Amino acid sequence: MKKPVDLTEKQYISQYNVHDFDVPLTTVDMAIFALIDQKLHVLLVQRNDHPFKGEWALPGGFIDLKKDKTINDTAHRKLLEKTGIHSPYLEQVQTIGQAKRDPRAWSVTILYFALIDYFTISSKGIVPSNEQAQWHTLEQAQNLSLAFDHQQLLNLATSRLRSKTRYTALPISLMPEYFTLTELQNSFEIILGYELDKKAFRRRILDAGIIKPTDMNKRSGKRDAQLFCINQLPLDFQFPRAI
Amino acid sequence: MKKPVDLTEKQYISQYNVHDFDVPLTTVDMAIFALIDQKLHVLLVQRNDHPFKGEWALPGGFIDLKKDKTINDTAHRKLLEKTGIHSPYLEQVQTIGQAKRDPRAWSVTILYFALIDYFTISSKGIVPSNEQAQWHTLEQAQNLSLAFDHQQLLNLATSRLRSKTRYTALPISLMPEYFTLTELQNSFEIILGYELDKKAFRRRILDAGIIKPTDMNKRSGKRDAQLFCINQLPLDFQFPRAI
DNA sequence: TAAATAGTGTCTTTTAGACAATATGGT
DNA sequence: ACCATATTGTCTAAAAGACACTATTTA
Repeated sequence: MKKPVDLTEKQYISQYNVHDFDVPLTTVDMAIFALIDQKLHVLLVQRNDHPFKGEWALPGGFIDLKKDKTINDTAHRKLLEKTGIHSPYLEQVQTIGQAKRDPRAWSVTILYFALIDYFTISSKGIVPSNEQAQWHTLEQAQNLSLAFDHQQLLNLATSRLRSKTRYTALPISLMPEYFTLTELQNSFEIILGYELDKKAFRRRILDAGIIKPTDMNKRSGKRDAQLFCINQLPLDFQFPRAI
Repeated sequence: MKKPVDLTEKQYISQYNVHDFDVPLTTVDMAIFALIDQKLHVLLVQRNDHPFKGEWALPGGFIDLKKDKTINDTAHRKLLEKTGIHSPYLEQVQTIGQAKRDPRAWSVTILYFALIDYFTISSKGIVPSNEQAQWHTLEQAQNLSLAFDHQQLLNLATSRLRSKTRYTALPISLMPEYFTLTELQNSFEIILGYELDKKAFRRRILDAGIIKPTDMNKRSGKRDAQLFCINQLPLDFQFPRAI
């Protein structure tokens, strides 16, 4: 394995071969969240191949060294393959690497999570992939026995989602183009699992200037509610305090 | 590359070989910070081998599939090799994967940062490694041209350090066993690059209960100052607001 | 007019910032 | 006594929580 010491860098690189070394498997896995019927859902796929054939898992796969220029490209590509969605909120959560997490080999996975508005994709439907993809409520997903250590990955992603919901405006990514403040508050509450004070919530969101009012109203049976839309991109805007 | 479809999982795994696939290089890199002479320093190594032979870089290297059970083991092992320190604060920052970041191959690196108390290692000295390791002030390091994309990695680690210093008590990891509140405040200020209000700082730290007073004083020429020590482990304790 | 939902007023609480005042120890 | 540094007192400011109140729409 030892190389002669008097090579130029060019010579060294030209004779370097990754396959000469013991390397781990490296994959990207994603927890893709959406709100459906007032519940937090996560997209799972049923594995077509070994290992864990037939079991539910987070969507993911190998980096395609040809197609992907960066690891974010891999994540975006996987998201597109599974949901047909191009570029919503996508964030790296953590990288988990362990000798035993994959029966095939020492394995590293880079975990992402994504938030998407279900209604923008439900119109298109989920783009077919070679695996069965299906939305599960978070509760269902947590009660399934998932492939690999995906149970743990799902928990990591969920707690990241919850904690960022407490000090950013992340859940706006789950909303359709126009939404009411009550609907937005609802999304926050579903993710967090507890209720928020209406006044405090509105003050917080409006004072931050991350959404702006439109001149449209939503008629939903009772009193009309004003519709809002996203003002600017920075959804990772941080509030000075958590809720 | 396609396998027959009727294998059992056991058969599939037994014939699986990572080397049959195009895989990225996977490494761990670390930004190891310490305070020396009232300045934030980072440990750099001078590369012994291609690529970037002779240039300064963050310490790091390949996962050792034999020695390391997890990727955190790799990080701890690297830290031990470079500094002789066993288990201080060590946190994963981010994973960067790009086709071009390493001239040898598509490469993924998992970036960690560590905070150590310089005086606990200066007594031992830096354990020799096959590379020249040397402390640089952050300023020096940022003005060097570092190997690979290590300049960018260093910036990522630095901004993570700074931002966590604003809402956790992380810098306690940089302190010796016993320290005064003024010394602690000083460490915060050096990392942040701006001054803090004395009263507010003390109130914040003491009310959080993360350090406890001892019955010892420090005589430093002027008025004695009370010595404190760490109360509990959770240095990733989060304050409700940032400073 | 009643019910239900949207939206507001306002007082309290928490925690950080400002800055002056006091305490202590060495010279 | 004086200086420098440690330590505390106290007022202000910002932003969240509590909760009651008003406004609008439909039935």
